[in-house]
Amino acid sequence: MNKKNYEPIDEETLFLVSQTFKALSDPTRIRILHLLFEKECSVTEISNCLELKQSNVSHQLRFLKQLRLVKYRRDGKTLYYSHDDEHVINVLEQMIHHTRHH
Amino acid sequence: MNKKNYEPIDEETLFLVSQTFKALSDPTRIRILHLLFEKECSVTEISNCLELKQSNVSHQLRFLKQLRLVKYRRDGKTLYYSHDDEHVINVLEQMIHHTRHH
DNA sequence: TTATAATATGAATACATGAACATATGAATT
DNA sequence: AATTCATATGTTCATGTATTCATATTATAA
Repeated sequence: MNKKNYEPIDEETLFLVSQTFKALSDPTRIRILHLLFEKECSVTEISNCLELKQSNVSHQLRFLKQLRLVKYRRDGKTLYYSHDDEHVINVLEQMIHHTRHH
Repeated sequence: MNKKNYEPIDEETLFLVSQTFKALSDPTRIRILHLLFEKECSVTEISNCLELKQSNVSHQLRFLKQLRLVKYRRDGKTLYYSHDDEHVINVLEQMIHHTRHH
């Protein structure tokens, strides 16, 4: 029984993994996701809570939604966003915890 | 006993977390780290194995070393690099596995 | 149907980043 | 000391990205 050989990463996986980490590599998106980890929020709530421009929040949410990291439900004029990927949000929270306690 | 309130992330943690994920957000760095997860490698070995320019590998390794994600030992003219952060390398491998099997 | 509130979109811009090339350093060998 | 091998560094360039402003869309209420 030989030692396991090196298995290169296929292109598609490589792209998806890099995209996912890219989503987590921006301070603004981290703050948004960390907030959504705690509770569901409307766009306005996120803007106010994190002191970000509404259009900025909207752009970032589109990015995160495209990667299926967040989802939303509508209530009248208001869209309530929440996280939509348990694995990724846990990776983020683990990293925050790991970084804080070092 | 009240519900836990939202705890914002301090600036330093935010920066470190974003930097760490940024290291993982580039296909070239992912390939290098994934290779180093398997085995210790010299710069030339990495270049050949992944078909990357030596200077490119060197630049990426500097980036990773600055974040203490890799370390090296010298043997003559050769520098052997290996990963240096169990938590981060595991997060990467988990993400690759998670992405592949979905 | 006009007004308003909530959110999304498009364009512009300033800045960051990855890759390549050329060259420099540094260690071993002759 | 000169040569060679392994790696690092500086610079340039093209591309990518985050943010902002202005405006559009959409849903509700008056």
